[in-house]
Formats: sequence, structure tokens, C-alpha cells
Amino acid sequence: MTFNVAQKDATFQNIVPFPFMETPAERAPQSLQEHLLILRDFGSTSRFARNETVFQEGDRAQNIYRIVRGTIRLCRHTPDGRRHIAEFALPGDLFGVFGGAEQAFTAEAVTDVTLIAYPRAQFDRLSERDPRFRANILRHLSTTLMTAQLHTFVLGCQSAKERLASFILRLADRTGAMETGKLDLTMGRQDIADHLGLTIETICRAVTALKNEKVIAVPTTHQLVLRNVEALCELADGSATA
Amino acid sequence: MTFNVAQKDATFQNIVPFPFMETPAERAPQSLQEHLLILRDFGSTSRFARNETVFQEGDRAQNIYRIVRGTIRLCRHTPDGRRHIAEFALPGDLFGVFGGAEQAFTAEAVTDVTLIAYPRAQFDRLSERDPRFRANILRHLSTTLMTAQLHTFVLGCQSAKERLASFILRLADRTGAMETGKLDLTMGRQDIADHLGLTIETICRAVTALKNEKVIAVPTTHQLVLRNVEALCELADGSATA
DNA sequence: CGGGTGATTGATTGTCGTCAAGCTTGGTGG
DNA sequence: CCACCAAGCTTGACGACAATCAATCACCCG
Repeated sequence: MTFNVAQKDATFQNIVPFPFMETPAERAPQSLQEHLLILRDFGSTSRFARNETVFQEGDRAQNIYRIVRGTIRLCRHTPDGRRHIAEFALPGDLFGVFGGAEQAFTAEAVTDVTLIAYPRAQFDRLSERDPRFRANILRHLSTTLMTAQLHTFVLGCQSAKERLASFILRLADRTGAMETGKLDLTMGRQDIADHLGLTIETICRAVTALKNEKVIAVPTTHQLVLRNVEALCELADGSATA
Repeated sequence: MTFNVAQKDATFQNIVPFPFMETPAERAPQSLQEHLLILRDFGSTSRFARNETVFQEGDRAQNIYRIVRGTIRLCRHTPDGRRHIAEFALPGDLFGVFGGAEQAFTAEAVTDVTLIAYPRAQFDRLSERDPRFRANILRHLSTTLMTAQLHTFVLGCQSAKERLASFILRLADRTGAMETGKLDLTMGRQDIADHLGLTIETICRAVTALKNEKVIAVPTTHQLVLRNVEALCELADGSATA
């Protein structure tokens, strides 16, 4: 009855970097997201307003969530009031622990959000029965881990401007903004700061700097235009020349 | 023939935080490390001298490694010469990607090292046959992910002294130094710096600071004595009062 | 005992954090 | 429709912490 890969002290994981792709029903599910369509009937849709809390770190993990619309931040609050945003979850992404009894992060709505909650019980049942589903869970975990390790590099090695460049590129990648060059920043400056380990003022200055260097344009606070992707990549890759 | 959970673009993962426990053969294997005893006969032992490279980022991932003796650093080198150490692997730990064709990190010997290499082919075969083995892989991945996310917090939110405190505590936890209060620092100051996103000088000054505050003692460069674990915890947890 | 590597300490610089105003923007109500 | 307000963004001045640059020191090893 329990998820056979889940065991007491190990808490699987959160966060998800896949952009969602609408899937023609006729072909085999490739990603965990697509695979979840099987559970469609068990999922219940719910809505949260901006800044509402979906669940808190330490809550019993009852559901896996998929975002339909909006942005979620997965974060931790320290005793002394610091906040760390581990990840933003975007439409199509999954979040909530896959194993383990407790949520590892607090999930808060950055914007108004629509999401689907899949009961863990159903989720676990499917994962028992279907080896491909398990495989997808593994892939998913693995991708999430790579993302976390990349972030570890960003925080450990990069300057403010480099971190912002990395963030912009990854967000552009995930939202498909690489095509259009137009990027919606659904989260506020403070959220970006807490994700990149910087302050809101430093984010502002870095944005202004990139704007002055004509690497990006900033039509509105919540919109960016990528004017020089190459320059962004150089900043993000650590290809010197800074 | 291929690992059924491994698929093209997903690269499973590296790094491993478990301290190894010698296991009586009679009870069921609990951890992936113990489980690997099954593959004992396929493992081949090899040695590497201090600073030798075990494999490089991008190499074909042919083996999973278990450390018998010594310390390994899993790192990345950027084009412009920065180095980021994602993790140290200690005796009993596993490293090498579990899925995916390429290593995600370079593995270098911090000290002289003895390790056992398990061919991925054998490893994959066992994971196909044995669901509990798969379960252990999942647990392992999940633990690794949590470790990475904790590190993300350390790098994003903590000051130099706090990072050092976090590092010391985790290392003490993994090596069993919490009991004795005596901690071997097998890696050099530069390695610690590259792991914590600081410079070697800053590490030195932080060590000196903790020494002066009588939180630790430093009998030799590569040995620490924990004199005030509580103070270390307060620093690491972000319980203000800094 | 000498040479070399790595650690430590000091002096200075630079980046980012902090504090303090303004400024935009969007929403509300008169 | 406009005035007002509040939240959040931006900019500036300043300070602190960590990086950098530069000796000096301690400890292995031959």
C-alpha cells in the first residue's frame, strides 16, 4: 500500500524544472507530467491568491501538485527572519515531496495560482504498478538534483550580475522566452533576491547595469526583453571577459 | 540491458552523504551501500594518489565507485579558472552518476584513496532485477538532493563564519566526530574555500575567529576539536545572536 | 638542514549590504 | 476622471565583510 521506494528517513523531493508540454493522448507518456494524465480523474483543482500559502515546511505531505497557472515559490524561513527561495515552480511543473512524510519547503503563491492536487495515495499506487511511472519519477528526481547542483554553483561562484544573468537565462529557457526574446518576470525583485542570495537593491542595480549595457531592455518592471543572449551566456558560464 | 530508469537526457546523480556502516551479512540490506555487497565480486579495487583524477566531467560513466579509504572531491572547473567543489565523498560513500551517459563532475583524490569500482553494467542489471535495490537508489538520490538543497541555503544565506560552522558540523556528523569531539580535516583550506564559495584567506580568518571564541580548538592544521557544539549549531541554524 | 607547499596574518580594495530618500505604478474612492 | 495612497521598485550615500595582494610563518620531505 505504501510507495515501495519511500522509506522512513529519506524525503524524496520537491521542485521541478520541466516546462510542460501538452501531450497528444495517443503516444506513450514521456515525462512524469504527461504520465500524470493517467491520474487526471483523481486530481482536484484548487486556487490560491497571491501570497497565500499552499503548505508549510513540516506539514504532512498529502498531495503532489501540478501548476496549471501562476507561479509558486518553494522556500524556507530561518529563525532569524532570513528567507531562502530554493526554487520557483512554473505552469506544468510538479512540486511536493515524492517520498517522506513531511514537506521539505513552504510553498507560497507568487501570483494568483491554479493548481491540481494529486493525492499521494493514488500517486503511490500508480508508482507501485507501473515501472515506467517509477522510471519517470527517477528521471524527475535526477533532473531536480542537477538543477539544485547548478544553483549551488551559481551561489558559490558567481557575482551579482552573473547570478542575475544565470537566472534570466534559465527562466527564459523554461518559459520559452528564448524564441520570442520577451520574458515575463512573474516574481517580484525581493523574490529574485532571496533566490539568488542577494538583496533587492543589488538586484535592482544589476538589472540597471544590464539595461545600460544593452544586454536586456526593461519595458515594465515585470517584463524583460533579451537583447544580447550571447552576453548573458558569457556572464552565466563564467567565460571570464567580465 | 540498459538501466530501465535511465533515459537519454536525464543524468542521475553523483555525490553521497551516507557514512558507511559495516553490515552483518545475515540481515537484509538497508542502504545502497550495504546492498552493493551483493556486487562485491564484480567490484575491482583501485588506488589513486593525492590529487590524481579518477574521472573528469563529461567522461563516459562506466563505473559506480565506493570509497574504502581517503577523501574524494567532486568538482567543476569553469572556463575562467574558478573551481566549485560540489561535495566531498568520504569512506563508505558512493559517487558517479547513476543514470545518464556522462559524469556530471570531475572526481579528484584529496588524499591517497582506495576505492572499489562497480561496473555500471552489473549495477544496472541488479537494479533491473531487484526492486529493493531500485528503492535504495531512489532513497540515495533523494538524500543527495536534500544535501544539495541544504548547501544551496548555506551558500545563499550564510556569512563566512556561519558557512564554516555548517561545514564543520556536517563533517563531524558524517565522520562520527560528534562523539569524540575530534575531527579530522582531510581536505586543505583551499578545498574548503572552494566548497563554501569563499577564499582561502577568509577560511583561515574564520577558523581563527572560532578558535579565539573558544568554539573550536585547532591542535594541527588538519585536526579540529569541537569545544562548543551548541555555539556551532547556533551559527549554522541562523538563530540570530550572531 | 634547506626547500617547498600550504597556512596564516596584515593592508588595502571592491562588491555587496544597509539605511534612507524618492519614484512608479496600480488600485481605490471621491 | 482625477487625486490620492500604498506597495514595491529605484537610486544614492555610506559602511561592512570578504576578496585581493603581499609577506611571513609552520610544517613536511627529501
